[in-house]
Amino acid sequence: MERGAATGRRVDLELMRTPPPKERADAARNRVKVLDAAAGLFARHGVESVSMDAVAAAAGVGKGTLFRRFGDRAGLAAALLNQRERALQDAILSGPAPLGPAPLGPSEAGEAVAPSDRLHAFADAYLDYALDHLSLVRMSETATPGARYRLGAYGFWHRHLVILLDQMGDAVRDSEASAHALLAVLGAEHLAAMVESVGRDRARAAVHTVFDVATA
Amino acid sequence: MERGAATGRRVDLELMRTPPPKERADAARNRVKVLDAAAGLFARHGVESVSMDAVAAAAGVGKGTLFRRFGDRAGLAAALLNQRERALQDAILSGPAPLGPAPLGPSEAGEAVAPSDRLHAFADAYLDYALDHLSLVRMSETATPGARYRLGAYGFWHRHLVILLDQMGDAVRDSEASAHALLAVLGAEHLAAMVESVGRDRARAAVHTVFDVATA
DNA sequence: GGCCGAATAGGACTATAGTCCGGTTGACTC
DNA sequence: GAGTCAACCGGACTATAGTCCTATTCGGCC
Repeated sequence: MERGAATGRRVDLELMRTPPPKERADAARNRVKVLDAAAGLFARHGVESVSMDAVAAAAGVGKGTLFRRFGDRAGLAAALLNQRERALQDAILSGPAPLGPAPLGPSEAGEAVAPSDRLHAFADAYLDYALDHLSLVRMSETATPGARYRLGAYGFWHRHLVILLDQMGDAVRDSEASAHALLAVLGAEHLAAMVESVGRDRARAAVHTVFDVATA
Repeated sequence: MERGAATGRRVDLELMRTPPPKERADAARNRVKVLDAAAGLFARHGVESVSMDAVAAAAGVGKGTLFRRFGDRAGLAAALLNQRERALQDAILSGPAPLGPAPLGPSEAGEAVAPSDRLHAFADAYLDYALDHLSLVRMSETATPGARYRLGAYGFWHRHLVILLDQMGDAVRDSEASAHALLAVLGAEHLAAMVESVGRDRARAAVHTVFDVATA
């Protein structure tokens, strides 16, 4: 049942990613030029000190083009992260356990994976993703107040956690609210501060400690 | 020992609040004008749709004056919150249990208060404070990336939590990192999203669930 | 009560995110 | 291969946070 719901959702995300059907040749060319230029500038000067003007200039396009296609700073960051983020989502939906669901052999139910194990696997995988691209994730989440919670990806992580928490039975009272609380600890802004304060390893451990709430 | 450390810190905060010694009469007059004007505009039009220009104009001062005194948007918000925030800090340092320390009767140790009770009392009191002024707290935390973690107040809350977690013995591995994680759930940005999504009561309950980590 | 150094006031100035609209170009049809 | 129309392009334009420099004002002191 839960898997069905999750798969349905994946189709939704799929549709959201490919708006209508076509893209004009010049638009595609410019999209690539912009993404390449942005990646280069970000790598060379650091994400936060590159202005949108600079990206447009380096890509050889006008500001109108840049903003029309990506919406705003956060959208540009999201586009750059798209590939990695999607890989993580695919691994969750259909990859091997414990991050993904139990393997679906031809026989009905394979080995069951404890939801709490999947919870911790998610925390680990998400931290790998976020810490590797912290500046970009931060840019995508903090460009505008509340941006993080309007991101399509946030909805995905949230639903995944809700499903896992619901599978844990009565240990978790309010899975919806609890999922939000768990995601708070994975916010880029917070991760950045925590890493700066105590380093990656201790930050990671602290995240797992919070994710134990549900297990208790 | 811990109380001694906490008291010493309070003195630090005290000193930070009263920079050198004096304030010129015109400066004091203008500070009041600005705070009044800002409070009025914020109440009438909502915090996020009031520009700093508008505040300066309504207060009848120049932009230079406004920014010189308060630094930036976040500083203005912090100044408006100062009174409430300080009341909460005082209650934590010297108020009645369980939010404050155990009452210090003339006889040595009064009734001991369990650290976990103080932890939950803090969560409640902080939520009362933050939810009552959510827009302002949010403005003080999100004006600039990472602003929240540079705020003096953040350091205060963090130290308070570290002290309580340390008092809980071996249940908590890394009190410093754990305190950061707990505070993540109290971030204004996150609280706003959570309240919008599930309402105040469920948000409050979820915070307490996370604060149980330490108790487990 | 007038003088002098220092802090303050104020508004012109810069930098940057994001909007708008007239002109251009691409894709599809006949 | 020319015509048509929507989508796209680009840069001028707006709004806003924050900076800077000069004239003013304060307040202690003679």
